Amino acid sequence: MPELPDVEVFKRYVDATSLHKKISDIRLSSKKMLDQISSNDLRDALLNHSFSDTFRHGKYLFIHNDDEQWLVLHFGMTGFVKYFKDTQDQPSHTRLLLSFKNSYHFAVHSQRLLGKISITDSKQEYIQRQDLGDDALRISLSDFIDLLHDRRGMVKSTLMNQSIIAGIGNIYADEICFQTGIHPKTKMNHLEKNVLEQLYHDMNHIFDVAVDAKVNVEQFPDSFIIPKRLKNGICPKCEQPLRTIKVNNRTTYFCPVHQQKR
DNA sequence: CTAGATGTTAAGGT
DNA sequence: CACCTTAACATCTA
Repeated sequence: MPELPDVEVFKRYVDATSLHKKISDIRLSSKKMLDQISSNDLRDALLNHSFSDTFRHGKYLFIHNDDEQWLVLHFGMTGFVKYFKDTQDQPSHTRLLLSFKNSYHFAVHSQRLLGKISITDSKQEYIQRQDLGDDALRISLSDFIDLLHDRRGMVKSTLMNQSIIAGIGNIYADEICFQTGIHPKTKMNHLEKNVLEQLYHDMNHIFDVAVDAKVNVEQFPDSFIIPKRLKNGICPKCEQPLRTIKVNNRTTYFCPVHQQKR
């Protein structure tokens, strides 16, 4: 789930549900996800505070505690947040549970414990420490081209490298390569400048569409490959069977007709 | 039972 | 060096 569009949807969800409510209880059921902080640090930063603001960078969500600190959430492959009232609606693998004074709760779920929970005084410093590149939805066209044009790695691997550009994961890397018509194993430095420009515009468009659809795959346009990322998937452009290969150890879907190697 | 799943990252290679 | 690729991580499911 959580690539840039998913985390952006989480951000808007937190904005709509969980701001300006005093936190009256905090339960942490696994310390494994804590990053560089103790459970006391976490409690001190949250208890009797309330969320006042949010910020997303790549796949990371920062939530301001109305003081000097930010709660940092990273979701790994299976994480999400949920705001709810009845205990029966609590997600099965809740790792952090906050209770608000209004008797609603806020859960951070993570089935596989891949992901991070942290506290930072400076989100800029945290972003630097994680070695994250510019956010994929905020980078300019010229910076995008400067950063990518002489990379020797494969297009898909490079797009997924969070230290170059932050936010693109396995699923959306496939969509971007598909929309631009690039074989995912093409070397980035083999792309002409106009193709890099196309890549930039396709990336932005795909993320805008995904966020507008609230990442609900059923609402994605028919021209997208993401809903067809299934066994026996068919190319939405030419209805030929999609192929799968491994890139970066990850399953990669592409159309051998529209995405030729160059 | 094995393989694979949206995440990162340490270690090794070029 | 800077850059690139691979294997490993934790847990659950098909």
